Amino acid sequence: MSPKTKEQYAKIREDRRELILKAALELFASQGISHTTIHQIAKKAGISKGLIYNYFTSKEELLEEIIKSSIEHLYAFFDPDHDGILTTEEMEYFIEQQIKMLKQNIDFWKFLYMLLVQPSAQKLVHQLQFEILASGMWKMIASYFRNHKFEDPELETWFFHSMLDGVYMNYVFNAEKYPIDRMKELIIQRYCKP
Amino acid sequence: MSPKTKEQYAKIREDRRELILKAALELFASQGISHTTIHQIAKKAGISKGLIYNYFTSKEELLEEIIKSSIEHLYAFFDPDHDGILTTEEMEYFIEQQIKMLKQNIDFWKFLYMLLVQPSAQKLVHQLQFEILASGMWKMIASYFRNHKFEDPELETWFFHSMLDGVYMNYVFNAEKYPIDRMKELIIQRYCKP
Amino acid sequence: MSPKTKEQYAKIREDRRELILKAALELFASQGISHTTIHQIAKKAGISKGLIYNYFTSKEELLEEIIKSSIEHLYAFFDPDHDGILTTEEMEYFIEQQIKMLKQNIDFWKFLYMLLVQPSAQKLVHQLQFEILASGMWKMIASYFRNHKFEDPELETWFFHSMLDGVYMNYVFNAEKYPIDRMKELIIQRYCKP
Amino acid sequence: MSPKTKEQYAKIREDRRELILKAALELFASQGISHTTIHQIAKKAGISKGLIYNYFTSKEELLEEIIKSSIEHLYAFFDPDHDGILTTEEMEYFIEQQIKMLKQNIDFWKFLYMLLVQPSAQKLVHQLQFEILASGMWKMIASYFRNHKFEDPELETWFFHSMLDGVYMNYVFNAEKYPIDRMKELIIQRYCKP
DNA sequence: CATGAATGAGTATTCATTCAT
DNA sequence: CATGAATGAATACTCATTCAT
Repeated sequence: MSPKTKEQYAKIREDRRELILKAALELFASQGISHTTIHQIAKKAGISKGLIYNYFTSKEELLEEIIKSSIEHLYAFFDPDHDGILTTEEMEYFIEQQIKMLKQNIDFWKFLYMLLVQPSAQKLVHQLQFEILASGMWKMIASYFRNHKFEDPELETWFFHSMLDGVYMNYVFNAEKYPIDRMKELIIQRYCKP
Repeated sequence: MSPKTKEQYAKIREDRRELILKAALELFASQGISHTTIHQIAKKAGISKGLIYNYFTSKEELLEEIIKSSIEHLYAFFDPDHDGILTTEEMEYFIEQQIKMLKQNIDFWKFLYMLLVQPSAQKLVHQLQFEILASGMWKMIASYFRNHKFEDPELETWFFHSMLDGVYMNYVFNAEKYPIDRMKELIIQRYCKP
Repeated sequence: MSPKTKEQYAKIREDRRELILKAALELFASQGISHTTIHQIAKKAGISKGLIYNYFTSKEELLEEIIKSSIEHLYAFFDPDHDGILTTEEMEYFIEQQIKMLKQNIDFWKFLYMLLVQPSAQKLVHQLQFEILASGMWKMIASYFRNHKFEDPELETWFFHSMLDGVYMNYVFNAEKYPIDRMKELIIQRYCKP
Repeated sequence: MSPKTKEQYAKIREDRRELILKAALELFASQGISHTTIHQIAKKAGISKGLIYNYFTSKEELLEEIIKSSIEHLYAFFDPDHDGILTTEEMEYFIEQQIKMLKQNIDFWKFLYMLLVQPSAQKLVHQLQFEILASGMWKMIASYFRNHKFEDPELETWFFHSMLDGVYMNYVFNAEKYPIDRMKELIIQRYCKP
């Protein structure tokens, strides 16, 4: 009955925003981006079509906001906030964590690979790749390979990322068949047990 | 003066068909499947909208025909018609050839990765994966790993395929930056120079 | 200021629905079903093309809904809710009423005869005929003829219906020339004045 | 081998023309006029689409030619070339013949009723009705009723025609169920056995 | 004459977006 | 703030008609 405070309104807005983003991500992942309509997103979020435009100016912007939120998500995912030298145990833990999160966020990863492949999102994707390249994770992996005497550590880092991409993508789009756990062991074996 | 012969008509039809498939593949690869209109395909092929429907009953069918043609393409790509044991030299040649063809058919590969990620094409993709699994290439690689005393040859085959997927995909969607030639050397080094 | 209530929306929807059905029936009757475009219906109803799809999923469904509504219309028309024995006065009244309604609903009857003749609607039409056969009117007429000592009451009912069909159809498609009032008198004379 | 004479060409043209008209009539009757394509007609007639335009300038004209041919057909049907007074036996024979021809030309009659109901053909239909009104048959029936002391012979003629229309139409669009033979007996009974 | 490839105007349908309430 | 009715530009698809050979 009492009028809500500004903070309460702000919280409601933020919650609702997240709700929409979540609904959109799920639908994008399961149906593809262009096959998902604003109507479906609204229905899934339990709100009206019109209200979505109260939070995002267009479908385009909604997509961009999911991407932004994904980038932040990825930072948390990739950047273990580790500044020093990675031990083999830490590397093992890092791989374990990544695959654990992969399994828990299949929708998110499906969406990312969709994006990677979507020509209309190429600019965003390149921006994203640039950020990853510049991020702590890339450097961390590169220095791990340097410290472990890999011949061409930078190339090895490309290889490692590409390989993970291939594994992750095959897993998220073929989850039942893919031997993700044995694959994890193989990767750990190969990179952390010298 | 006289009407065209059956053979002449058949040739025209086959040529036109190929023309349309080619135009469609290029546009699908550069713009994404659902962002490509029949109108654009017709324009690119230098024909009228209506004519496309003289060759394919729907956009859906056009897509399926590209996929079918791609599967045949892939067989040529994957199945080196090699029945005996693969030597390390042959394996090296095989990798060289694959990457050469990858560089020459970027559109085709972009299209394939788009498909892999397109929920509406999942059934076709799974069918495709099944065929590859059952194909000579998979077995050939697996027996190569078996002969070269890899610990778990079957898992190694999954790894090898996933890794190649990751490399190929990163290359085709980021062709300028990706160090594909050095990557090729690394892969050959790792799998063919024991 | 406040959003519309559920009831308000329901009323708008129902009104709009009727508006569209009415516009469509008029155009179908005056131009034929397949010569009538969605665009024309929208224009006649004073709304946009798109809105029609907010109420009916396709032109096909719109047609079906008009048919359904016509069937209900017909029941009211045919079934005088008379359970007992029809006197000659009641029969006369019944014929008078039918022809009065015929004159008031020419579009509706044109549409029905169009349907009867439309191969793509044959299934619906047969269903419709079945319902009429099973309806009170058919039985009522049959028992009238039985009570009035017609030789073969069932055949007489077929004759009566066929004859009415012929009269109605000729009238609605040739309204200016057809002597409908004198025809009514003749029918009454023949069937109600023994 | 030898060049055909002008007469032979003329005969071929005439035959082919009839072939096209026949194929078109069958398809119009079974699918409806606007659901029948030139392509289908060509296929059914065993010729190419283009050739149809060698005989008729448009689909419209093809339709008109079928109607013209139908009118001639109808004259043969309706006008027993009887100038004198119709005896009851002759009337009976006339009805028998009509229904016999009806049963043999269901497609033709379906087509006629389609036309009657097709707003775009109304002008043609009215022309047709006018010709029938002016034709020998109408007068012959009218004078039969005059001679047999019907109260209002002209109205009776309208009634008779309408009734026959209703019977014919119900029969051709519901041929399996309709008791056409018993109906014929009833009509003969009523009009020829005083 | 005969063919069927080719055209393009016309139609149904979808869906992001707006807006009155 | 919230709703969903309403709009219209965009898109797939059809088909009568033309025309080079």
